[in-house]
Amino acid sequence: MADHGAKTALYDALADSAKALANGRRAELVDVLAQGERSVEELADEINQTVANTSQHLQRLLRSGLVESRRDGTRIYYSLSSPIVTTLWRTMRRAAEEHVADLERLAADYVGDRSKLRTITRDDLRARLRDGDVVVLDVRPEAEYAAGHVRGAISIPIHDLRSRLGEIPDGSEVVAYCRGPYCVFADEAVRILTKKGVTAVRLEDGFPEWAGARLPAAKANRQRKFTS
Amino acid sequence: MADHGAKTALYDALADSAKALANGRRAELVDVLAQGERSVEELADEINQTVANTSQHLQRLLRSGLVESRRDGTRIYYSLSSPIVTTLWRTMRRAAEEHVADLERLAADYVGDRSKLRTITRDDLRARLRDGDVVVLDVRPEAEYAAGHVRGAISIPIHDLRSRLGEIPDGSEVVAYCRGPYCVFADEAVRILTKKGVTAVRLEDGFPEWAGARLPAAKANRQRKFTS
DNA sequence: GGCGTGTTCAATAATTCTCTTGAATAAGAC
DNA sequence: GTCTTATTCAAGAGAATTATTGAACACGCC
Repeated sequence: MADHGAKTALYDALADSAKALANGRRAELVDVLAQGERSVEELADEINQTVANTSQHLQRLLRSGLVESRRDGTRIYYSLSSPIVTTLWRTMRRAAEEHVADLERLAADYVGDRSKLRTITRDDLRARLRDGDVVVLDVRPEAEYAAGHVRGAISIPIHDLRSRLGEIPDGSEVVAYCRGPYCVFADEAVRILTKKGVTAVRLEDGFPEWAGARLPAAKANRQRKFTS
Repeated sequence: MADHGAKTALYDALADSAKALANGRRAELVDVLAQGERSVEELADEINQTVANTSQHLQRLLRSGLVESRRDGTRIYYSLSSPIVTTLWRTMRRAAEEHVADLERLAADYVGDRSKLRTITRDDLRARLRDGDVVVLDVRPEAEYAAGHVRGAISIPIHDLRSRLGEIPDGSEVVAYCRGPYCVFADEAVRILTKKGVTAVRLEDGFPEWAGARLPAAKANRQRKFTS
């Protein structure tokens, strides 16, 4: 093959989007950004890194084209540049789950023991939503609920759940969800609710997966401060 | 978060499958392995690298769990360990196509000018197969055809095409395919056939994509006879 | 046993990646 | 204009990655 410099360059470029995700911290960033746009500082906080380091990772993602940024006053907000990025991240995760040795143990180390928690699949939830016999509970921060949520879900961020238990209709069965399979908010919610005598299960994955499967979702307008 | 060592470890592990693909040479390897298993030497040849270097890349892939190996006498054959790996590679490629600046130019540098070549989508081909008014031509090496091909396709490796033109029924319209969008065998086939006065188009992607979409495929060693 | 072939291993240098530190920049508030 | 805040830049140390080289190993064959 005469042009194998061109072939090398092409495959190097194809590998670039993998390189962008080939780092645990950047994977965390993409995972958070799958919930909606965030400022650098918020992201740094989510991934427990310095702002400078987070900024550098974000710029790497930016160069790869997987994320976009916009300025609003003094803040810069990053977001995923297309649904393909969510798909890519989800596919990567599935591949890791299937093939990376020890992933199960690592996941258990992080999310704790889930053996006592009942879970329900997206399809099951969809069916139950049609029957209308279930309360869907979004326990992510309010801004993430506003950016997109399961249609019909109510929003009670996990940190407010104990004090807002009254908002959950008596005698109802609750399905809680959060960011995704490696997010522990919904686990915590199920534990709290169960302790209070409310029947509760967790959706096995989170909102991005729901939206990615084109299941019914809704969007509320995020309140934003405008300066003149 | 108390356990953010566990979180770090988990996301590092999730990023591992991306790391495995985060190299142009390994991307080439996966691309070839998507056609079926290969020995180290064959792979080294396909990607224009030394055997030692190829072996190292393969062992990296092996450690990541994305490929498997088996020994047959003095040779060791590598193969993708599950269909998810093909999906992952395809998704990565789509993400790169959408987001990596310059990818179009790099692709054009490698595959040459395709503007004169007519292409046809998987769905179109499927419809035409049902109507039965088309000859599907697999121009990959015979071993790859044997490992799996579009159901009903005939096999003429690209290097034999000129001398085996007679096997193509007179007056038929040909759809040629090969390994995937970045493989140039089918392009070459269409050019050869067109020059000989045979109407020919290329399938826009290759066999792994066809199989991945669960379209009719066959695995037999024997190719079907073309009947009316 | 020795020989040939296919593959892996081990050591190395060049390069790239990652995180840290502290300074620089950009926008808004005063 | 100065001050404050959010973000980026620049430089550097330590680690990981990559291609190269030559030796070592495993298997089949005589």
